Amino acid sequence: MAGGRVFTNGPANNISNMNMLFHNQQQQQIPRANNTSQQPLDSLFLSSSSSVPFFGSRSMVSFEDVQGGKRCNRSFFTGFDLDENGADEMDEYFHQSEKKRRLSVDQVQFLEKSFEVENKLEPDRKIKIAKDLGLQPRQVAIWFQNRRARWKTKQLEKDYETLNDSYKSLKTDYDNILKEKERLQAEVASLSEKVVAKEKLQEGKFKQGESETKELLQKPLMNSVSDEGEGSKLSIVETCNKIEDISSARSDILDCDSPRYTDGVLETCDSSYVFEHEYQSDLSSQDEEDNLLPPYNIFTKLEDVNYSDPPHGSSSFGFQEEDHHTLWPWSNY
DNA sequence: TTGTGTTTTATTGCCTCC
DNA sequence: GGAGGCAATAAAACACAA
Repeated sequence: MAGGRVFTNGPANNISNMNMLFHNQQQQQIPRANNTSQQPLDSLFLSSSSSVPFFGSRSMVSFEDVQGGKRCNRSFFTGFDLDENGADEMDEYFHQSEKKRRLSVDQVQFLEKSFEVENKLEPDRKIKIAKDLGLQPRQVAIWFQNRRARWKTKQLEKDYETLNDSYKSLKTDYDNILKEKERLQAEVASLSEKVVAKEKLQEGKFKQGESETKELLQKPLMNSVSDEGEGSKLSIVETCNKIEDISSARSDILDCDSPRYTDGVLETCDSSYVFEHEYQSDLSSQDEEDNLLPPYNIFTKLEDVNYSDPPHGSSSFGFQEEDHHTLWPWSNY
């Protein structure tokens, strides 16, 4: 059919046309496999003797749109004025129409194409389609309504599939990120353990260094200043700085603030006198032994010292290698 | 042939819009 | 308040396996 006019019947707006309409529609039914409903037209009217009362059953077709029936009476039969003359004739329709009749394949194809164009029905379009297919406008409206419902169901299924796919994709990404996070956390934990172990090792060496520092402080510091020039001068100064750092960080070494030199006198708090005394004493003894220079101010102002950048990668704070080993033997790691 | 599940046609009640 | 849409539902038509 493909959009052509199927039925010669016009709008079934009267009873005589309805006979023709049903007849033609029944002829248009394309039989399916095992289509038990495909019966001769006469059979549709053989049930007139049926005991099933018409008025107690639902109507199959509504003509309200054609006849201007109100919405509250959308059923087919409520739009008719059943007088005595038409009672017998109507009785045949009533029993015939108790059976639902499926639309023909051609009719459905036509409706499908119309639906593709526009899934909503304007009144004029509805009437035109109904005319073209020989159906009641109400039937067309119902078909479009059911078709929209099916379309909506399929659309929901599609949306569900789309969302489900999106969810799966996101979940995969999330799982991957979670694994990466766990891997990084394990890596951080491993590195943290290494850092802690290293710090413990450093702390052990630091304590060892404290005792050696004490020894160092009690030794004459100036035994080679005059012989080794600027490099040694720098090393000594930095050694003093280190001692100061140690003193600050570990006040238990001398149990006082960092010693400082004022007007040529090494000052500490409580132990300053002892320290100075011992220092002076050691220097004196050292002088006696090595005949070295007068006491050297180990806290010489830093601006008086010619600093040099520490060697690359060195942890000796700019010490010369030999000085480093001499003054900080524990820091060789 | 029959039981059962699915699809299609149609009704009903409610809601929204004008 | 009427017209039309929609969700829920009924019921006939249909498909199919046993």
